[in-house]
Amino acid sequence: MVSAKGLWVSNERVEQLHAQAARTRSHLLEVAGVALSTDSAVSLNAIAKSAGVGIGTLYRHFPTREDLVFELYRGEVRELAGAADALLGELAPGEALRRWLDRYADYVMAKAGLVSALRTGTTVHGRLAQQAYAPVSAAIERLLAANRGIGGVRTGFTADDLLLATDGLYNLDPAGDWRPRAARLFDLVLAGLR
Amino acid sequence: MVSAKGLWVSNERVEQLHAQAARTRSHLLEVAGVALSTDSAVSLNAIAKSAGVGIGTLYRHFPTREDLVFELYRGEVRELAGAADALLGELAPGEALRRWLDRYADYVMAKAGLVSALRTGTTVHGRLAQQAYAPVSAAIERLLAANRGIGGVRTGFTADDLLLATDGLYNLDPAGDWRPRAARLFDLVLAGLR
DNA sequence: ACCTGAACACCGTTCAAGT
DNA sequence: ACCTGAACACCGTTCAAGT
Repeated sequence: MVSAKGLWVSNERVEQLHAQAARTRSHLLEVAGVALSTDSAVSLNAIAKSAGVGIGTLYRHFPTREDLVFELYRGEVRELAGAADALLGELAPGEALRRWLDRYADYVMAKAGLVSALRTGTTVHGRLAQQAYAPVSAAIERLLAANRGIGGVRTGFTADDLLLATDGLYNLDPAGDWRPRAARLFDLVLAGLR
Repeated sequence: MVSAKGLWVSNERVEQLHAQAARTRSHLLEVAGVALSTDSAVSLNAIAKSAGVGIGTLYRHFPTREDLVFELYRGEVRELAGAADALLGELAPGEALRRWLDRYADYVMAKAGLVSALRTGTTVHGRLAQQAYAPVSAAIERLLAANRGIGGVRTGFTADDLLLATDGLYNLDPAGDWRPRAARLFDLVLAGLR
């Protein structure tokens, strides 16, 4: 096999390289996950260094900071969406919706660093952010549908409306006494939906 | 009069210096206001340069970026709070509340750059941010009180709850079609308050 | 193919030196 | 008292050179 620069490379060697690259990539993700949860503003240079990898390697795998954060985000979000279906299977729709919101708040508070790292500079309206949120939006839609079915939630509001109304969670201090404030927020929003 | 370094300076000269400093300060604020509205991430070096002033001078007047933004913010916020009282004087409480929210949305969208510049790194929970918001919080409280008086709003929710529920405004794209989304958000929140 | 790290243009912040 | 701007340690990003 001929590499891009015309050097002869054995197929075995190519596989080794691929495997190594995959390991580098997942190692970078792991290190970045820890670093970004602690400090969402951590520098890419610091992440590369802490992963024991050249800065160029980080850029090779993740061309932009958003690419890196998005990759971390995706797994978390999928899990969160899955929780909605689990709750719907176990509980009455009204209870499931409320419990899911509580879980959502826990998630936001736990991952505050990661989430805020997704902000492009300042605001969070980017293609990637919306893409990352799509499974969550769909999950909420299922929760709302179940509640509409039993007349617990009126029609006319969408999952995105609910998400917008709970965006304030990101501005609560994870180190502070956020639980009562989150509870009141949910009380307010759920009352609006009924 | 003796200056800090023991040099003799006439009182007249001191006044001149004070006046000059005040002019420098307000000129910096003016330039920074324009620059930050356009790009909330604009560098302090760029602001100083664009004001035709040494970077040290900017730091002398505003020791931190937050100090600079806060100063700009304060005037805007006061105006917004004043609008609540004006609306309460003209309109029925329900109408006043709704109209104020519309004005608030316009404000957030117009000043998105400035507002997001207030985020300390990533989140917005800082002493200064809360201080800056206090007049807005108080204004909403007056709107809510008027509405409670005519039975239009239930007790149990505070102005801060309403603010938290409308934080999502900051994540709408000022360049996009945000009006219908803001309107639905207000519909949802106001329904919850009733 | 994949990785490295020096190099570049920037940033925030400080502080000795000027008036 | 007030202002300047060089200097410092950093940042994101690129890209020639190594394996």
